[in-house]
Amino acid sequence: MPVVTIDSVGQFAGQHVTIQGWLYNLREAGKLLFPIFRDGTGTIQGVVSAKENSGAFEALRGLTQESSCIVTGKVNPDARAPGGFELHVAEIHVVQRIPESDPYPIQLKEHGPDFLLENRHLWMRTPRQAAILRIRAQAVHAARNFMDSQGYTLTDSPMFTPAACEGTSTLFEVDYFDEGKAYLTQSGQLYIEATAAALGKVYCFGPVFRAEKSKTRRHLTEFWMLEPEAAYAELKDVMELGENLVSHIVQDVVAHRARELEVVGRDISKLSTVRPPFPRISYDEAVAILQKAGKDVKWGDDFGGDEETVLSSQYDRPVMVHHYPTAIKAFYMQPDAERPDRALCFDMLAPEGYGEIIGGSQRIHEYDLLLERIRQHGLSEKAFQWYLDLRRYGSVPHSGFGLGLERTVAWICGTTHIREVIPFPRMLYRIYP
RNA sequence: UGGCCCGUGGUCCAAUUGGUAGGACACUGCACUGUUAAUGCAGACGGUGGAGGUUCGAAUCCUCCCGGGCCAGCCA
Repeated sequence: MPVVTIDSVGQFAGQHVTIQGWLYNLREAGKLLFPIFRDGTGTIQGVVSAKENSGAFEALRGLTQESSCIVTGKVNPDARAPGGFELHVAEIHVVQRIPESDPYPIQLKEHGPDFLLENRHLWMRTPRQAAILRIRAQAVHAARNFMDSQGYTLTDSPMFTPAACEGTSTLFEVDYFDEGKAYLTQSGQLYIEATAAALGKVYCFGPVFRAEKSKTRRHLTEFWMLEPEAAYAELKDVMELGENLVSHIVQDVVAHRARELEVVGRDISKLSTVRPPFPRISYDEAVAILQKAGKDVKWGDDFGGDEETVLSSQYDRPVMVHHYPTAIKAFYMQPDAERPDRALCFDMLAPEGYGEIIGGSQRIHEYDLLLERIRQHGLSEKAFQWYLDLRRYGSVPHSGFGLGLERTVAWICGTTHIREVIPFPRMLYRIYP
């Protein structure tokens, strides 16, 4: 008897198969039972008749939700069954029966966010959550495939770092033996600038940590970031890379996870338009658009979530805003040669109010200017000595960006909060489970 | 960190603006051969986040604490 996954039962119509999974729900209708089994790949309705199979009927009757079981039966096409196929149960082996005295806590009804997050380890079994995690995995797969196909080499950056890349107030501090304090990385960028000078085109992908006291639907204290960096690349090159990367991720998910997108209720028509070229507007143009929309924004202000939503809602695909004022951007960004008060940088804003999914720039490649900026920002020259070395030995113009995975996946899925798109979210007031 | 809002059985919500805290789901039993978060009937269970205060009387009003949500700042 072949052991099959539920997402593939269609290939076994008319045959007997075995499914290893859990009881998702059980409906009784007299001498008929309608169990719904899930195995992580999907759900399938079974049917058992007391008249035809009293053994299986008795074994299944009263079985509790989420009890684990191994089921054997015949796959029949049936329009009355959700999913189109139904399993005529021949035999059921209960692996673990959940006692009625301590039932599975997650109901098929509605729950509040606090309860669900407290039970995240169980919540993820529900079809919607499982679908989201599969979409996340597909997005990661697509992103890595794309970077590899463009000649970028994965070079992992360290999680422990001796200093910040943008001040220490938002860093998690840890004791590091006799070396004193170390910090959890908030970006791999500085390190991949080194590997880019070694290998040309590189990227890193992993978790980063921000001790920001943010508690909004767009923030986690631990999230995953994909960061490409390329030697000899200028701003326009990485903007083009960014739009190609994002459209590839979206179209790959649409192509391979259509079923999961349907489970989460995402309108695919809003994703199919996400193809290059993405609109590009300068910071100056953005300010003009916002002022025209009645926003109280002056040149030199950074944009808040509200402003980002106004800008992004004008387009059916992500928009790239470039050339922000140097003063409101990070110390390592290269100023525009013709207008030094503008930085060679860009942000990519996702549609529908999902906010910034990419932030990137051309990096300062001149030693003297970088040293000046490090001093201006009160950063440790000693800690950044190795970073300055990159400008002493064969420095070249180079550029890169960081893509926030959870914001991107939340936008693709259309979830209201990014906590749903990571298996175990870490937030300001939540570290359990 | 600031602003606003919310804490009522295991879960999701009511309680006519201070007057006996109730329903649904979940759980148990019975019925039902096509259920789609099944339905119907019956049963059992058990709660006002915590500490003070006002009052004849507090889920309701006040203070503090704890927990949570949304927004802002900051960022991806």
